[in-house]
Amino acid sequence: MTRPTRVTIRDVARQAGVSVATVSRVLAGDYPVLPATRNKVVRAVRELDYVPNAHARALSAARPGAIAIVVNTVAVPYYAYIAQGVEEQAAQEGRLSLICTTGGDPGRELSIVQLLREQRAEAVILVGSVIVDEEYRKRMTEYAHALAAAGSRLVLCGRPPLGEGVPALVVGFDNTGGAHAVTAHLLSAGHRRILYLGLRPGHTTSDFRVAGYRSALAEHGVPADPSLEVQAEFSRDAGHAAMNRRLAAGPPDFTAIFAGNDLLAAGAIQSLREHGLRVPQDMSIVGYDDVPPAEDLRLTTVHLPHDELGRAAVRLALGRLTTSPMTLGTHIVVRDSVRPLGPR
Amino acid sequence: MTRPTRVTIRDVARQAGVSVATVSRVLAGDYPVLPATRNKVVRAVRELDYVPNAHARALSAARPGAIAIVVNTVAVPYYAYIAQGVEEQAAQEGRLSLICTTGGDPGRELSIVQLLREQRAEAVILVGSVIVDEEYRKRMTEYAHALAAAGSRLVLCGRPPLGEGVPALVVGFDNTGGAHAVTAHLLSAGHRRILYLGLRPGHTTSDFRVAGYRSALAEHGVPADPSLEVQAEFSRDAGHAAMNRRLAAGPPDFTAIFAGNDLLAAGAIQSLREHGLRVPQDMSIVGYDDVPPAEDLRLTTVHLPHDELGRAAVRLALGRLTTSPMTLGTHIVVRDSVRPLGPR
DNA sequence: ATTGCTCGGGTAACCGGTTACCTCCTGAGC
DNA sequence: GCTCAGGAGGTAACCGGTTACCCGAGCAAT
Repeated sequence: MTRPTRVTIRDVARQAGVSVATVSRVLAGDYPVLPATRNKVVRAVRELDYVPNAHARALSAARPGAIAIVVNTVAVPYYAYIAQGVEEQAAQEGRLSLICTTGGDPGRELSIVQLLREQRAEAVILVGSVIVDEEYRKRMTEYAHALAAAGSRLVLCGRPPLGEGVPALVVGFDNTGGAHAVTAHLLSAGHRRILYLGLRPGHTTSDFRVAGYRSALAEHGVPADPSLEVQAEFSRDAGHAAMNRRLAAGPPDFTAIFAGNDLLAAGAIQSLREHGLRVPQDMSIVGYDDVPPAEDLRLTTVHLPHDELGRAAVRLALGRLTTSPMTLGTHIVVRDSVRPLGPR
Repeated sequence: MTRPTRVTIRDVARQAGVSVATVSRVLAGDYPVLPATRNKVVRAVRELDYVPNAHARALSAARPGAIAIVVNTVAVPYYAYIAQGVEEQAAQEGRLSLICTTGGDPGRELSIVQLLREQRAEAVILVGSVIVDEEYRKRMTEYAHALAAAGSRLVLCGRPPLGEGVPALVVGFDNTGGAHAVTAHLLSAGHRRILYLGLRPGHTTSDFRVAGYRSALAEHGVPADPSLEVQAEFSRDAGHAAMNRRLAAGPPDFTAIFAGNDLLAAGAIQSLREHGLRVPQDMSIVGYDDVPPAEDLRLTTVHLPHDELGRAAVRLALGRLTTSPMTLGTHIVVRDSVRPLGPR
């Protein structure tokens, strides 16, 4: 099978016995055309199974570009839900949207951004926690300018602004506030020794959540204990492994856990179960994000309006919204994973 | 802000003092060019922040198209995992891939397929259970021909073949086999009254799973009882609601549940919990898919190689694989949601 | 000195649409 | 009968790249 010869607009014109302009006009639907002529064209299009070439189209006429969201992976609900919000809003705005995944590889991220520039995407939405170092700032600043030069807008989700003069829109969650609230929830249930699981120095999302955790402790006069802040990536396996290590070292010296996200919490809960500890009887735990499996684990957590974030990103990109940086509020969802500790 | 004037290859050529052909050649990297000339071009590109226009490029030169996967939503792990597999394999093959979501709307599906045709995508991968009626067959057959005419390949995942002569590749899971196996698992644990939750007449995936359920029952000489087959969509909420209705009608007349997928199982488990029934002590349950929250619920289920499906779809599309229709095997994952019933 | 390479690089045709501009035709108005 | 308006539809320029083909220079072989 050789490369099929494409049917072009000229073939259609010939078949219909009209000019290419007429075919184009019939297809566009604007412009007056006699019904008889229109019919001839429509019939020719059907007979030849003609498909206009999008590239040629995009080349000659300026048409609205697509809205692209770039995430690490779509297999993590946090990203999937945000992507969902983007898709919905984009559909509502009559735009095509597409999701691209990088697998966390900056190289792939770069080539995707490059490709989206070339495609003249209307907006590129970058989502996800990152380590904000000099290299990152440089890379993003380059993206921002490059995309701006190509006429695309860049929206950063859950990442800090890049500074004055860099053409990037920003929207994110109030991580510090949510973390503060959920920590305060544990504190007011009487817990004093609260383990923070999911330290990732330099990572924006985690840093903000830790900050909220610490500020809540401070506010309640509970001294910070660095040994209660344990490192872990934001995944189920990492939570499981970290908690295993901790519990292997001896009986827990804490009565509650604040997991940096629900996946970590799920992993930790599995580890607790394997060590014969029940939630919430033997150990209280809260998570963050309110994504599956939080509900099934009856996990008290911080609800994030993921779809709102996606929608806001699109509306920012399209200029429907102008506040940037923009912060979306969160709220606690209380389930059954926290046991009140009677005052001692 | 007006539409920014794009930097074209001619601007770069002028700036560098060379011809457009030379610029194009430097960018392409094939073709011998004197280092001095190359440098002039590279500098001009940097100075002007030039981005080649992908549409113009695609128009003049045939370049590999993107691989697109079209799913209902990315917020359901089943789809997300398959998409993940597609992305990985596509990246490995050096192709760009993108995910589009339809929200289950045939209208959006149509416009997405249309758009992908126009984009001259190399492959379009359609995933998801559907009602295979005449209308569906007609639509898909049209897609298949239209995409073939545009030089794209169509891959159907988890859907039946369209028949001879229709240019569509097919890959799916062995739903009947998996359902048979997991039902047999319940039967050999002594269960005889097994509720099938998730009947959806006409829907391919569910139909095959029911078929496996029935054949396993028949094989063990257990008479089929239509009252044990309850309708529900494949979602958590549907599972919750359906089980609520069933339990509200009176104490359960079954000892085990086979849920059509893990989401249904999760919803059912919540309902059971709300009715004071514990899993597995008071009720055994198995799911299907092995996606979150199966592990957290300690749910015995059928593991589906989602990423394999995605990878196979890509390889089929690229002609690396030729068996179509292709069926991927599954296996049971035993956890703690089934209690053996002592022989009576 | 002439021929004939090779090598670097320019010119312009082409990809497949859209649309500004022009032409032709018909019918109304005088 | 002639002018003119306006509607239908054709012609060709253009979008921004790629690349087939051509040209001139430098150098070895005849």
